[in-house]
Amino acid sequence: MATPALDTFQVIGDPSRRKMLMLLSEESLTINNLADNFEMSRPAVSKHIKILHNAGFISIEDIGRERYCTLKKDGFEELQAWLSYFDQFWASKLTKLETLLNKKLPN
Amino acid sequence: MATPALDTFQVIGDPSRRKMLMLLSEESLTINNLADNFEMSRPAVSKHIKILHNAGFISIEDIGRERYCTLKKDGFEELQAWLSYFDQFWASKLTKLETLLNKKLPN
DNA sequence: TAAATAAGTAACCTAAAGGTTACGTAAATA
DNA sequence: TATTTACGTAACCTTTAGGTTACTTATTTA
Repeated sequence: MATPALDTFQVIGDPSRRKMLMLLSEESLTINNLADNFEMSRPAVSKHIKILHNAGFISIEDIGRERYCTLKKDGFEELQAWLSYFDQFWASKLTKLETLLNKKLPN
Repeated sequence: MATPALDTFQVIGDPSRRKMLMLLSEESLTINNLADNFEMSRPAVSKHIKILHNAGFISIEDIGRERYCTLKKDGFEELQAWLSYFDQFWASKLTKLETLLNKKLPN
């Protein structure tokens, strides 16, 4: 795996990476800990972790020869920001509906 | 394009599709309206729209020979639900920190 | 200090996402 | 009604994400 440079959205597009984030929501894990939960090889897991790290979804702490992964807010916040943008759409849609109702049903 | 069956997350992984959603947040548009905003061919846009539709991000209304696309909540809500799951992680992390501080600084 | 363990890197392979062009079909218009 | 317009579908091509195995390096531990 040649570690592609993926953006925040592509990063969570992969089901394996989403599963990794789920696992890490329970506790911090090492690369091998994570690999135990997947069919894929350890190097493959290693690559996914690198991608998650680059995108700000996890922080990494090296302890001896082990590498502990922990969830990090940054990546999630970027997604949240994107979703928030569309809130304005639903809000204005609701306003329009209300205006329409007020016209049709004066009182 | 053979219209792959993508899940909600893969769907917004593509930058072109995100741009389409952005454009549709301004106003409902036809396939050709959308295609005007991209370098890609119209059939390519058509495929993206099909994918967005299947994933619940847009609704489609055929008016004559035109096809109007409008944003739809479903897809967005699924993403929101996923993000919400992780809120619990940050919340519990904060609680742990508070507990720790209360122990270290008892008054 | 020799052996085992944790993990990164390199080189490679394959399936599929995302694009294209060519063509078919139904609705609008001259 | 002949033509143009809006769009879908089919067949195809190319890039690349995601996987593999083989090897290297750096810590533990027996």
